[in-house]
Amino acid sequence: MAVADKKLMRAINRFKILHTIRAHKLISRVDITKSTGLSQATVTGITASLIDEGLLLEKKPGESDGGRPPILLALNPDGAYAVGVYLSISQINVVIINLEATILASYEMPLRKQNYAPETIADKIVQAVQECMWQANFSRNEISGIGIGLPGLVAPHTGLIRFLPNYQWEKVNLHDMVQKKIDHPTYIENSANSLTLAEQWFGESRGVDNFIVVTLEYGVGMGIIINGQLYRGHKGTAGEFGHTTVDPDGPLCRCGKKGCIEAIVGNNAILRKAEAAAQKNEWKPNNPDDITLEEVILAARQGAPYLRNIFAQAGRILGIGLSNLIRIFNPAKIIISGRGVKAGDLLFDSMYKTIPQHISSRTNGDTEIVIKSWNQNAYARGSGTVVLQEIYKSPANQVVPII
Amino acid sequence: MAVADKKLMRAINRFKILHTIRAHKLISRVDITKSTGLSQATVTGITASLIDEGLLLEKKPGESDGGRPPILLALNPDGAYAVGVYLSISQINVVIINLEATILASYEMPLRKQNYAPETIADKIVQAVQECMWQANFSRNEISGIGIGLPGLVAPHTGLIRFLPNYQWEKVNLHDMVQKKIDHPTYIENSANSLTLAEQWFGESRGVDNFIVVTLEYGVGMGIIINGQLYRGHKGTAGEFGHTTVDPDGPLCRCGKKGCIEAIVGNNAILRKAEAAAQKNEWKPNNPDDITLEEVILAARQGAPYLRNIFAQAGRILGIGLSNLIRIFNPAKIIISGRGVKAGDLLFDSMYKTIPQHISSRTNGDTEIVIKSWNQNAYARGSGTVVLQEIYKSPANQVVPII
DNA sequence: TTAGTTAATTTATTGATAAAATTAATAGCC
DNA sequence: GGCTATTAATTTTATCAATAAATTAACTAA
Repeated sequence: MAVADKKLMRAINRFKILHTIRAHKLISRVDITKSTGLSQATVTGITASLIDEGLLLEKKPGESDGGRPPILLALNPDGAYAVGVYLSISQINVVIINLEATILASYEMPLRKQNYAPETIADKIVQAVQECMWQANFSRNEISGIGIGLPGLVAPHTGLIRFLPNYQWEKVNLHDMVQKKIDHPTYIENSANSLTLAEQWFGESRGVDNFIVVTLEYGVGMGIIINGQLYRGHKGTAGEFGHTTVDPDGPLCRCGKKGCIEAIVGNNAILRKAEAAAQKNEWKPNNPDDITLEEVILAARQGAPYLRNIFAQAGRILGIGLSNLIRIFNPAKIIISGRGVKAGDLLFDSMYKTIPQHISSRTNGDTEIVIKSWNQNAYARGSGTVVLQEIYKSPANQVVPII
Repeated sequence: MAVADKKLMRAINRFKILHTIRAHKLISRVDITKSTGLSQATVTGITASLIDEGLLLEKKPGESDGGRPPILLALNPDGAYAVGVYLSISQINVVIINLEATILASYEMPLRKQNYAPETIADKIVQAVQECMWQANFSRNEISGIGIGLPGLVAPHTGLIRFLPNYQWEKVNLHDMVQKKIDHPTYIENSANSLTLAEQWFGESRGVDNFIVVTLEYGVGMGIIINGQLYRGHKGTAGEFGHTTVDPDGPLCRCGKKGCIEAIVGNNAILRKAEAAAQKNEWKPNNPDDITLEEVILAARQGAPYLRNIFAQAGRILGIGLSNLIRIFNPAKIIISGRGVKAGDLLFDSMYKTIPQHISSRTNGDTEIVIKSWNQNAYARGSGTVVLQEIYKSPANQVVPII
């Protein structure tokens, strides 16, 4: 859409410099020159405006080796702040992050599991955000914006929630509700996508251009980075990994279809199976009416073979699913994240065993698989990076290759 | 890698104009202005150099409505020519195409099915190209280059063949062999990818930014266009759709793994099953030692229920595979192409029936599925467009978003 | 102290776009 | 036919962001 003019040139080069600094953490202007291929004059000019904007800091000079010592540049962590919100089925997580996505404050509001109306959730989100900012002593104008992440289908650009299984919402404009109440820039994004952005910029995959994040939660989600850009699909519903089929005659999924990965690998699927096992007296939960994933994992670790088998089964199906992703995407990396990661070897032993059974040895080595240890605030932090994206985002997607 | 400078600006805008003209076929400069957002001066300047390069033609003026009549511009079909080569297991196809990818001449060299050495094949390719050019009265310098497509894993940039199942080649540099012999620019690409490029520029998907091409051949291949760019993956082996698993306990594939789509849907898999059926006297082939796909299709059409079932089975598995692609990519379009398309309803009835069983009605409508009628020279034409890509290609991929 | 080296800035040049002005070529109307 | 209005295309001018070259800055080492 956009034409290539001087503004775009500037934006691209600004972006290159900003991300070079983010990736290197501490770097001199000459080294930016070498790393980007830009001229010294351009680097001087652009870094000057970045310093002006408060995004960059000049740190103390580095070591000289025979000449003028380099002035090292770094991101100004306090150059901007963002609020990140994660809406799950059982709670609202809020964090405040700085420009480096470091969590400065966090707040958790528990939710009773019930079908809340959108307006109620919008109210609760606003309340949680305000509480978190109050506690951490932040004022509205110090915050660039509020990012909301949730495990559902979000339409790009409009921000409309096409479907949120947790609350069975369809076509809900939570974005507008919250923004109206809070009167400050608000962004909404699928939580697997926002987690993926966080990994790309601040996590496991800094500088990796083709990678995938798989999230093991109540459902199974996925974020895709292709050619350095988040891929959302034609109508924003790409990455429905949890609802791909690996066994056409598999169990019924909550989506109404048969054989979805989620129906075997999702935390909820595992809980339902553990519940059934408890009824068959295969193991003894603390409270049979409210079994937690952590409890099942513990029991399996302590030996319950029936439970161990549930995880092993899930691991095998996950392994086949990942093999398919590797065959299709040939990614540099697959990051596995989410609460389900807590199962550890119970799940991943059989996963690792299965993958080479479905991938040719020729291409197997192309993809590195990383298990990311689980963190309560990871999703909320990801939602915050969606806000930072407005500062960091690539102008490359303005260059539409085909009309 | 590349920085954003004036050269890049020019390249991007040149590209925009070139593709606007290609998409509209006949368009005035003002309308290019409106369509691209570029200024009139820029359009005048860039079209002037395109005319200079011989890529563009001024056609007769259009209708005036009250003012100066617009001068309509069109691609000069004779602005460049390219040779496209397709190397399959049974023949070498050669075509000569013009700037609009119209086939001007074609030549076919049959190959006996045997494990040829790379040097032998290189010789045969050169011979076939020269024969085709001789017959069509083309001289070397009229040709921009030679594109070679083959159903195997090709590493990007280097052009090294990582694996070609048909001849069991590993790490073969066919590109260098041919280029050395022929001493003219040579390109090599996976044939599904090159077919996909042809669809993007000259076929079913002009102007569609996210789509997929699935090829039904001896094996099952795939090409991916994401954000308007061909996606090859980290090491160039993306799109191995035929070797994704939809039934973990399915039949053994020639790749040595179990449950690959190809082992059920691939033309070869169907032939093997038809062969077995013939031995069980379920039907009577003309020559039991050399059954052709076309013959099997005809017999199935004429009623052989056992054969019909083979296709229906394949269609179901293909449907599940496509559902997975839709879930993962949420593409605007999936084009199904290849010799296997000849099976028609035999295959696609069950495919169409299966897809909604695995896709939620919410997202099903997002993707249009197109069955492309089969054409002998489609692949060779695709290989030729790989050469034209050098003229048409987007400079956007020079703008690497992350360092 | 001074030459050499590396870093950063300043200045000059280039070249691409946009905006404005100009030229070109028509239709419609008196 | 001649005038005006209108649309298309080109030319001119201004602007701006890049590079290249020159300069200034700040150090090391002999």
